[in-house]
Amino acid sequence: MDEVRWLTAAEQEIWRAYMTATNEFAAHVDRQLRRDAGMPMAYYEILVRLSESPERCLRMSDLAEVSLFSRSRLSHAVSALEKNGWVVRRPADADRRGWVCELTDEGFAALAAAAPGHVSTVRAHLFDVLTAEQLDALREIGRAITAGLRTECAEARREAEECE
Amino acid sequence: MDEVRWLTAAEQEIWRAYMTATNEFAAHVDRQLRRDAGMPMAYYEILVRLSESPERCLRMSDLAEVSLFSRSRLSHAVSALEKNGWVVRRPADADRRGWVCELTDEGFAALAAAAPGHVSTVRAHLFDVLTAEQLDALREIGRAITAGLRTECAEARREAEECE
DNA sequence: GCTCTGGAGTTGAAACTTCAACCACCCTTA
DNA sequence: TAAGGGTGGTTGAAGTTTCAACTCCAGAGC
Repeated sequence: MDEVRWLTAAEQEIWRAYMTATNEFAAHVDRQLRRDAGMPMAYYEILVRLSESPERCLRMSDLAEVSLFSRSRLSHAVSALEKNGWVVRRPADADRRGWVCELTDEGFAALAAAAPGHVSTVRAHLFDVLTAEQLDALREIGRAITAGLRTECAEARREAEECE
Repeated sequence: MDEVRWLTAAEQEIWRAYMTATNEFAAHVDRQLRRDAGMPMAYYEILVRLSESPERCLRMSDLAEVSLFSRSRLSHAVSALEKNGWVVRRPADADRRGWVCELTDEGFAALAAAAPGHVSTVRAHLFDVLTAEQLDALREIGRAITAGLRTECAEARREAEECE
């Protein structure tokens, strides 16, 4: 950690543009879902993942992984969703430590009711304001950032092992 | 609101790539700041904005605007920062309703201590993983998304006025 | 069979955000 | 000069997220 390479003026412009857009876009989508469907974006994501899974079921840990939730966060979230009657928890067959989370019919209905407004919002504020080239670029940018985070993560694990 | 134009498979790929990258990147940056500097990213942003302002002061409403906080959220956040001794609130001169928020020396020191690690994280996971072309594209994408949100906002206001 | 390490999941407390009032003050208008 | 509406800002409650324990169970090694 020698000297810090501060951001140049041009980099700061990029950084601000990125932060402003992602923050405001996320806030906009979240508000729309809360207002029209009574759930935050993060919970919508959980319902989507469950709806896409066979039997509309998923092990808690798998659900956490695909929806990018920590175990703790997922546990709290599922408790809230359960209170709404949108999901139920059942013990897993094979592993007596495990639980599976299942999307109920009410949950599916809530998702079906929420989806049109949500997709319309996303389309209006993301897909409709960008060109085809920009959308291609966005996909690759997203992949590069995610890949960068994953390799860092792997490196950290390797280092931690070496330290022992 | 006729029929919904659902996302195509290609659009879903873009959408997932976008959401995964922005969520994980934000989480990573936030964790780094909480761990190393004891403040969430959002509070760091507030300190930055204050530090860039003349006299390190800003009216609450102006601070809310530049840092993209709701008034309520800012009020709570400033209370927390005040508890740390990082900012103070003073009544505004001209307008007796108003308050100015001022960055203290302790707050500036906390910001100075936090900045290197934060900038390094941002550089490592954003600027270092993208090409110059991608960074250009990212800036324009960000601007387009923000502009799209702003015009929607303006339209909503216009409609609301017409409805009266 | 027993221990030991690690994985699956939960919990409670504290921190942060949202939402809907709410108060105090400014400014316009009549 | 007294309404009245709008702006600046706060508050409290409810909802959400984080963090650090903690419990329970599986699998490996002996």
